[in-house]
Amino acid sequence: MPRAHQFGSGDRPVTINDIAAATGVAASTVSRALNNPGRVNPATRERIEAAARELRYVPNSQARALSSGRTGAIAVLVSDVTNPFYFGVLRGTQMQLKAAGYAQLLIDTEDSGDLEVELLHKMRRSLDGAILAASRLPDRALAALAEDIPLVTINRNVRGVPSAIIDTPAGMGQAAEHLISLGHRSIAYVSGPERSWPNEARWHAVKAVAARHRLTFTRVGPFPSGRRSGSAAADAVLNTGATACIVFNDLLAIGVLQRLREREIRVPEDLSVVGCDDIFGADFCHPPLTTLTAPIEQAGRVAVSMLLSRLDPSAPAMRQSVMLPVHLTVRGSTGPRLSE
Amino acid sequence: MPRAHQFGSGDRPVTINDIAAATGVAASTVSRALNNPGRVNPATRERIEAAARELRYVPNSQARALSSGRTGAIAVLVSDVTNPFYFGVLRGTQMQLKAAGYAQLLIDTEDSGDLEVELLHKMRRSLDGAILAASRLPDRALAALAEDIPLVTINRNVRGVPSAIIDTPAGMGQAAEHLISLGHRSIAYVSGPERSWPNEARWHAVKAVAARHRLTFTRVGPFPSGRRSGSAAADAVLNTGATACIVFNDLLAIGVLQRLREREIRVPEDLSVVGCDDIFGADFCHPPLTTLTAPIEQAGRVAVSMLLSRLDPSAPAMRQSVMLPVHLTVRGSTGPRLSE
DNA sequence: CAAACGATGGCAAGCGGTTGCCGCCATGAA
DNA sequence: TTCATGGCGGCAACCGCTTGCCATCGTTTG
Repeated sequence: MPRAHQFGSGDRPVTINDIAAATGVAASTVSRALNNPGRVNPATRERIEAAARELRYVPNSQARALSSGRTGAIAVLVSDVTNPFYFGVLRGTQMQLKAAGYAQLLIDTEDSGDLEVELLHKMRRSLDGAILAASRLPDRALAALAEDIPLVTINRNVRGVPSAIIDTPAGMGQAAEHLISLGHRSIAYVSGPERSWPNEARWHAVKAVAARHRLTFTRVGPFPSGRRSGSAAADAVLNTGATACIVFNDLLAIGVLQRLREREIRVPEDLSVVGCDDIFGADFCHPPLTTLTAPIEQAGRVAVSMLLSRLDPSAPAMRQSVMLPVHLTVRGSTGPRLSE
Repeated sequence: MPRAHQFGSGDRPVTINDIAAATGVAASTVSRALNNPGRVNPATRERIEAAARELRYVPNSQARALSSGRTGAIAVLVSDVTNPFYFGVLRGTQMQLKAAGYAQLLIDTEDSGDLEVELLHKMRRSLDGAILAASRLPDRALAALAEDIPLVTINRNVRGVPSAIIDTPAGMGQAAEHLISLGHRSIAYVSGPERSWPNEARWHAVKAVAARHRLTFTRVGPFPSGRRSGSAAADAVLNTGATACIVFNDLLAIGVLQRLREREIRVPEDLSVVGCDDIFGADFCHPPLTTLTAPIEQAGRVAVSMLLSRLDPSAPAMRQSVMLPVHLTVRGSTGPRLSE
């Protein structure tokens, strides 16, 4: 049978049978020696392992997956690969997955819940699990999906689905206090994408702080994620007459900053801007962005650990959800209220 | 018979045999109908396809891979997921791969050639091919690897290995001319990582331009990729007394910019800075970076097309290597020579 | 001392598809 | 009318590995 590609110098790859032949045991024993060491005699195991090393045996993951059901692959779904927020997530997942011997499948859902379900459904047999870094799915759909395939979400809280959540909402308190202490009374919240769960959570938190201070914050938006939306967002904020704004995330905030420069609005003199996440770029944009620093990479790592421990039946029970704290990083984009 | 359309209802996944049973044909016919449509009677195929749709059949890629040798997965190797340069690459590969029905495996090689070989070797049976976005491998090792598994490189030219190359070296001419026309005579090249092929290519190009103008450019470095190396790089440049510098890539250049601010060196008044690639951030750092804009995403797309056409034996022969042009984008980080 | 047992290893049946090969049947050519 | 031919479908052998079940054998236990 012609194979798609012939590897190496024509010698077909070493299989478990080659090892069996070389050591004079049955293939099943080789399999067990390699995967279930306790099950075979240490001496035999030794011989088998030596032979495997000698022959440079590399297990065929497809074959293994076919018979065992475990594929050794985890999908990581992001809504947009070019959003720097995900770099950190990917780095975190990458590290943990590699350490555990899993392969990472990167999937860009293009901000579409439908695509998310479709792809996940199509690939569910070739995945051991998935990490949803920004699901746009409604709670019910997400819960249903979780029945089908082990899932861990990042920044998304759904009953029954384990999650790693960056507690930006709690940080919103700090951000708002910071602005209020600088004298701002009229503050706008710049809303992110409509179906974004964190966006709603952040707005709720902001509203709560406002109420505590007997202030009313204005909400503008929603705006799609991405720097380009910043122009519209900036204009909208200016229309509200606010002297400060908290922006859904840094990407959008950076876009806002750019637009403000264009319109020659001074930051922070005329308008203070606070972002969320502290992504790549937040520290070197102009002015540097005051933002809620999120442990993004850690979120990725934690999500993977949770997922893997779910996959391993022998692992101890795991917490359903992990909260990761954020902190306010004050930079140049916020300052005392001056104008108005 | 209507089946449950919900996922995870406990019903085991539909196989080719279910379809065969449903339509009264043999499994082999189903297989052919689905993969090799010309081989079966149109009417039969119709029935089979209808049944497949009806039953929501999803092929099991492991099983397919096991018998056919094709896995439907392509690995994309980057040297550091958090380097924004790769965002673009990943976006490009992602799009093309998804369109072609391939899965994308993301691999971070952590700048290590050894890890690169090891991982690739380990996964070669579960891959149809790989795209090396920044191989740190010596030419020979790369060529050897290419014998083993279909490869396409990005920004790396090795005999016998197809590649998508961003012609930054050609752009170096533009960059240097730009600086020279601004009056700069003493220009430094800030070198990137030692084993980086593009780094060498860029330096060669810069040197050539310098020679053409009877100037001598200084080279400082090497510096590892990453913003943090920018401090050392900036200091090194200042030591040379140059009035302008061309930096291996934007990431490093942004680091340089930051350091210069720290040291209160004005850009571009005291030192002009040119970067390479035009990554995320180059336009909003301070001052905005003059840089060689590279078609990064396109490079990813092209690389995938080349790889896929290599995998498809029926595809027309393909060019060995594609050059992608860059252009100089002048922003605020370069200006006339003033000081010294 | 016999029965029960635990440790080991082999057998063989899949896992879900793919594909070489064969057979059947309806055509068209001789 | 006969035979070569091509279209179409089925059979069955894998692909490489996992795992339930059974056989064997040296021990431990009542």
